[in-house]
Amino acid sequence: MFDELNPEQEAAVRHGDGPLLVVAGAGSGKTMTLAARVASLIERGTRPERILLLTFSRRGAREMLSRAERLTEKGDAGRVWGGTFHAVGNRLLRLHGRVLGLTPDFTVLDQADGADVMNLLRDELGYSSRERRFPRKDTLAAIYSRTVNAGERLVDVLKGHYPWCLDEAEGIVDIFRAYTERKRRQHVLDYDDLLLFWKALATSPATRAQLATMFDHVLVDEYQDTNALQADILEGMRPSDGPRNLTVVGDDAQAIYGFRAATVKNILEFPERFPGTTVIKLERNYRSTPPILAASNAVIALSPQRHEKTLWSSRESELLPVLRACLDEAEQSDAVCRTVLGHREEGVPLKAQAVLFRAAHHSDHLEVELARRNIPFVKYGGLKFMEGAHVKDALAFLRILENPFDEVSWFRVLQLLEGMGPASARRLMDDLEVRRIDDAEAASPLARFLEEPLAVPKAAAQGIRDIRTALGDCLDADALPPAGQLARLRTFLEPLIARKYDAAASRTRDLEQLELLASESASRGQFLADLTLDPPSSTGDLAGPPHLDEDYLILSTIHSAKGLEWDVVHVIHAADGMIPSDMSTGDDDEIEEERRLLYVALTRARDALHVTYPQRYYRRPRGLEDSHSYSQRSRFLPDEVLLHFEVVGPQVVPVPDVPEPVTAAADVDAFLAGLWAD
DNA sequence: CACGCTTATATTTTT
DNA sequence: TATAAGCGTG
Repeated sequence: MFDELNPEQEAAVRHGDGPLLVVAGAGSGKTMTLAARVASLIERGTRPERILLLTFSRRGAREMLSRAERLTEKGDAGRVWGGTFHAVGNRLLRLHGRVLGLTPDFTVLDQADGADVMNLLRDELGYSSRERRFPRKDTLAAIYSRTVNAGERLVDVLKGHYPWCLDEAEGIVDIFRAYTERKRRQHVLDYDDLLLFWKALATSPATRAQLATMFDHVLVDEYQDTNALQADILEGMRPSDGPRNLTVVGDDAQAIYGFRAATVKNILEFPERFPGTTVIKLERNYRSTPPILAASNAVIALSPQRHEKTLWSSRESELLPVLRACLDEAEQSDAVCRTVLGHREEGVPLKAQAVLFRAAHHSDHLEVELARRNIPFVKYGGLKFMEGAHVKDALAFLRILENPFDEVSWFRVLQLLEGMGPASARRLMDDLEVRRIDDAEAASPLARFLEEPLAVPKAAAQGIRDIRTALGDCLDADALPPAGQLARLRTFLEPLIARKYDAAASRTRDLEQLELLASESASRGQFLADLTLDPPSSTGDLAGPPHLDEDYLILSTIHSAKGLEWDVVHVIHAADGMIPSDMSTGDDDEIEEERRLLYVALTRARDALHVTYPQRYYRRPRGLEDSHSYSQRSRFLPDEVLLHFEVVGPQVVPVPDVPEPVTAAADVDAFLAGLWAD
C-alpha cells in the first residue's frame, strides 16, 4: 500500500490517533492519500462501519471508497459511512432523530422548496402587496441560509451582504419565525436543518454520548469549503474520553464556496481549535506539467492572502499554456472546437478534455457550435433539471403521498387544474386541514381528500376526480414501486402539462427520465431523499448508461470541476466581468474568491491548458442593432502573469470599420434599377 | 376568482 | 432571458 506514496503522504496515511490536518495543494494526490488512510485504518483493525468519511459530493465519496476498497485485503471498505454532510445528517437523523422530536419519515426540502414555503408565508403575512418592495422568495431563502450556516446575527448578514434589505429586517424576522415553525409542524427539514439537527444531536446532553461513540475515526475532505456550522458538528462529534481522531484535508488556495457561508477560518484555525494537531503539507504536484504549474502559481501568488505553499512538479514538458484573445464569442467557440479536435487527432480522447467556465450559461454559445459540428458533450453544473416546473409538479404528487402535510406540494398540485387558482386551492387546503398540527387521532389530509366530498369550483371537478383516482392508485407503495407510481401519475399529468407550459415534448422526455431515475430507488421516500440530496448534476446522469461507451467532451462549471482533472483543459470567458463575475466584485473577499476560482480551473490541467477570452460581447439578441460592448482580459491575468503563457490572437481590439454608406446605397439603387429595366 | 396579457426586474457558483 | 407582479376581462 505504501509503495506509491511519498514520505509526506505516507505520514498522513500512517498517522495514528489525534487530530490531523493535511494541507494538500492542487494535484498532490489528496484523494489517493485519503483513500489509503481509510484502507490503512481498516487494515490496522478499525471496523469500517466505525469510520465516517465526509466528502463534498456523493461522487467524491464513491470514488474514494472504491479506491480504498481496492487497497484493503478484506475489501469491506463499502461499509464505511461515506457521503456529504447533508446526506450523512439525513441518515443519522432518520436513525436517532426521535430524541429531538423528529419522525423518521420527514421529507427534505431543497433550496427552491424552501423558497416556495417562504413565498407562501410572504403572501399570508401580507408582505407581497405593499407599497414598498419586499425581498423576493429566493432572496429570503438565501438570507436565511446564510444566516444559519454562518451562525451570524441576521442584522450582520443583512448589513454585510444584503444592505438593500435592511429596511425590511422586521418583516424578514417575521417570515423566518413562521418559516421555522411551519417546517417543524409539517415534518419537513431543509438543507440547513439537516446540519442544525445533527449539531443538536452531537451536542445535546441526551444524545451526544451516543453519537460520539458511533465512530472511531472521522475524515473530512475539502475542509476549506466547510462552514461554521459544519465545524461545530465536527467538534461536537468528539468522544468524551479518548483521542480526537479527526482528519481534515484541504487547501486554502482552493476555497470557492464563500457564497455558501464556507469559511477558510475553519482550516486556518484548525490547529488552535483542536490542540495537539499534527500538520502535514503535501506540496508535490503529480498532475500538471511545470509550465502549467508555473502559470497557476503566478496567478495565486498575486493574492494578498497568504497561501503558505509552493507546489512543485517533476514532470517533464516545456509546452507553455496558451492564452488566446478572440475577437468575439463566435471566434472563441470556433477556437475551442478546433483545439479540441486538434488534441483528439493527437490521440487525446474527448473524455480526457474539459471546457471550464464560471457560470452555467457561459457555455451556451459553445454548446450550439459543438452540436453543429457533431462533437458530443456532457455538461456538469447548473441545476436545470430539478428546476423545471413540470418536474416539480410530478414530484409534488409523490411528496403528498409521502407526507400529506406538505403544504407547498398541495398548493402546487391543486393549481395544476383548470379553474383552480391560489384562492380556491387555499380554501380546499383549509377544508382538508393540511396545516393542522398532526395528531394521530384525526384522518390525514390525504385520506380526507380521497374519501370525503369536497367543495371545488365546477370547472375543476373532473380534474379533482382524476387526481383522486391517480393518488389512490399510488397509495399502496408495496404494490407499486416509485417508478410505477410516476408512470401512473404521468398518464394524467401529461395533458395538464401540455396545457400549462410550452415545449411539451421535451418536458415529457424529462418525466420519462425521472421515471428512469426512480427505478433505481427502493422506496418512494428513498427516491425523494436521494433526489434532493444528490440531484442529477449533469445531462449525462440523466442520459443513462448507453452514453458511457461513447467518447464525449466534458463541459463544466469551475465549481463542479473541483477535485477533478483532465489531460487537456480549456478555460473560456477569462474576461473581466466573467472571472471575476460582475456579481461578485463587491468586496475584497469576494474578488479573492474569484481569483481562487481561476486558480482551481487552471490547476485541473495535466498536459495542456488553453485559456481564451472574447474581446467583444454582443448584447442579448433582443434588438436588431449590432450593439456590443468591449471587454478586458481578466484582472487576474495581468502582464506579469502573461510571461507564463504563449499569447496568441489580437491584443488590440480593431476599431470597427465605419461602412461606406454611399457604395451600399449605390448597389441597392443599381439592383432596383436592374429590376425595372426592360 | 381565474386567466391571459403587459410590464418591470434581477441576472453566479450548489448541498 | 425568465420570472413575478399588475391589470383588465369574463
